Amino acid sequence: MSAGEPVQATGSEFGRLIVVLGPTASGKSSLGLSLAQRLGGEILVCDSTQAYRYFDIGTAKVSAPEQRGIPHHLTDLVEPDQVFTAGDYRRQALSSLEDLRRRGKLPVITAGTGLYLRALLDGLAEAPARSEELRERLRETVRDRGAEYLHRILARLDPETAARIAPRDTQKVIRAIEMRILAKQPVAEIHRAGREPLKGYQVTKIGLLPERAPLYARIDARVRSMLAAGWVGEVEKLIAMGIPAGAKPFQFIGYSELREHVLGRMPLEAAVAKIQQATRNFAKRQITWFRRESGVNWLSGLGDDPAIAAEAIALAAH
RNA sequence: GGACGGGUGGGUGAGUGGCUAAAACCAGCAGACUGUAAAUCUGCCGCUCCUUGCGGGCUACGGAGGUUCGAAUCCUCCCCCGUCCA
Repeated sequence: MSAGEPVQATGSEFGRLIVVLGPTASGKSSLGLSLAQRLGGEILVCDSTQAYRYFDIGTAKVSAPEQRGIPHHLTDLVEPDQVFTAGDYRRQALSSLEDLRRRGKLPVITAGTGLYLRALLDGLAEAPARSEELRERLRETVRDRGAEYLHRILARLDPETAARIAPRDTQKVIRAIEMRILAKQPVAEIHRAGREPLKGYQVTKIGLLPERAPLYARIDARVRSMLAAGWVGEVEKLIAMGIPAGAKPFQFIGYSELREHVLGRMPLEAAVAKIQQATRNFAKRQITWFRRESGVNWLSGLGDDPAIAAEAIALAAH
């Protein structure tokens, strides 16, 4: 058999695909690594923040030595001043998947960004990409006339969608108007036209769901260890590189606070407390999203717990 | 020892006689989510009962009394905390 021959193709037309999902600090990376090592896999990261180059420590990228020789894909895809979206992720992930298939490797997706995972697994509707110019105009309208005014515009353009979006949820209102104008048809219609789910894979989803208290404690501790790993220095370097405060990755949890600290506007301890708090809130939102995810095999513990890892391996090896 | 200022629900903190179970914010819990998603937004949030209603009962604004039809809000005493004067 030649090196390029896909291994999975010999058994069935379906390849295996493992997804490890869960809130931040639940041990996804560690578990994904164990799985990949044991099952001949490679890691596909599904995390909106790790797509950005140079923002490493605070986004919890797995460092080269920690990767233990297992290739990690889908990180460091764009420069800090670029906008990376779910659609971009889907395209890149599809091509990585194809690459692994060709090389006969088991894809192990470690997912913290629910929307991106869904974009990959369930697909995205055939919707127009964002238009920065249009968005700028809409944002201006909000500044001048208020969020409710923009929502009323959407109600006129697309009542069905307006009814599903809260008047003050400006971000979603803008996206809906953008779609409606660019595609010249209502959002619901675009959605009804369907999305294209990922085909050709037998997916095993493993969800990590630790108890709230230990998770929160773990989050607090991890922020401390990121700091100990030189997070502040990394932020100083990013500022020195000239990356503007408005760049998207500077809005990620921790980077905005640490930037303030480095600029002398916030004591370190205050920044730490804010980061820990924001991360706990974020974990809560991730859990809410993932609970809706279908077909998840839930494990109630942390991914680096050997007992949990053993359960996961049993599931993945099925 | 004296003079002021202050003690409010898990936290911060509004509220100076009824419209107050008590603003607002935070935390917490629950939820939504199809191209910014580590984003954005929504609901609940003293206890309790039921025929789940702009419903009933109970408890609550440091403590104990009092005034009043009615008090977190006024009076008295006490206990704490802060600042200042001695």
